[in-house]
Amino acid sequence: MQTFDTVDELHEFVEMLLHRIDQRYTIGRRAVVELLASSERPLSISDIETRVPEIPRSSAYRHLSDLQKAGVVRRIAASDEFARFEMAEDFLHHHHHLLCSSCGQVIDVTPTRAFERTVARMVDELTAAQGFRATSHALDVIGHCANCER
Amino acid sequence: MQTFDTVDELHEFVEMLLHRIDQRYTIGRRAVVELLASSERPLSISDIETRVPEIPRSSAYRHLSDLQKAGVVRRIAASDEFARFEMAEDFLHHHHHLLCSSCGQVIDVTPTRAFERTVARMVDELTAAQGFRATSHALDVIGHCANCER
DNA sequence: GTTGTAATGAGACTCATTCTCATTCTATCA
DNA sequence: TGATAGAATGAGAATGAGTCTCATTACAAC
Ligand SMILES: [Mn+2]
Ligand SMILES: [Mn+2]
Ligand SMILES: [Zn+2]
Ligand SMILES: [Zn+2]
Repeated sequence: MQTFDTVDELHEFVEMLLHRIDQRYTIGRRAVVELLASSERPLSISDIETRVPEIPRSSAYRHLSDLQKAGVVRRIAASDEFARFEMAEDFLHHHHHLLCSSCGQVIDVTPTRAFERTVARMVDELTAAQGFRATSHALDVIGHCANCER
Repeated sequence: MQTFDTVDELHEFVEMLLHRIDQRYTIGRRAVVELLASSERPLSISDIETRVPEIPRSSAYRHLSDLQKAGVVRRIAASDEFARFEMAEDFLHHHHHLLCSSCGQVIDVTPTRAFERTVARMVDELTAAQGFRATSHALDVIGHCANCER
């Protein structure tokens, strides 16, 4: 979490986003948000289960799905079969991912401003010709993390 | 398929890649390769089933998995729950994807040389600090395709 | 406090993908 | 040209991440 001075401001913003879609900011949702906001890497469902075992799996999935609809959370497809979740970009600096194809770990990395300008320009070029309307982009680097790389 | 003058050259190269890992280039594998090589967009298993119904689902999955191990085919996670498959980059120009978050369609797009130079430089910067060894990258643009965009 | 509605928990269910194993190919060599 | 051992295949069972159902619980509004 980077763009909020206090945890209360974070929760206020989350609550507002949930209210927009007529959803309450309940204990369980709050627990998921606090976990994701305090994690420096995207978490899988089993990560979440390990760290907050009192949230049942079915509720965790539902919370994540509701929070995603509200724009609070983002789902990431890693290179293994498990989805990962992180706070949406409104809560974080825009960033990209290193995906380890050995262990599935996802590492956040922040690009330079200059690079993002180039990406934005290219995305416009690439999509214009196709009548495609872009809402976001993702640059994933696939490879092996320091751990898996011997 | 872009980098081969004849279909025979394509098959020769595929056969070599399979032989490297002690695999035979059989009828079923050949059918999958011909389909993917002639498609201008990545295909899902049900796409493949529709176009080559004589290949059983379990064999199609296995062929794709074997071909991926040989470096002939690449698996793509789309924004829906279905994996897509395309020829590996040795068989195609390097390119990126537009992912429609309404219908799941995957559209290939080719970046400029200048853009790829920038990407390559950034990937180096981003990964060096982490001890991460990059093997490839993917730039996905998420949005709505021309069809889904009214 | 009462009450109508939203959220939750437990577990059943779905379905893309993987696995098993009996059968069919096929490369090799006598 | 067979015979044969190992590889590939097909049919269907099994797996398991993710979704759905429904009975119960929490809560906002009055
Ligand atoms: Mn970016
Ligand atoms: Mn690229
Ligand atoms: Zn790793
Ligand atoms: Zn679409």
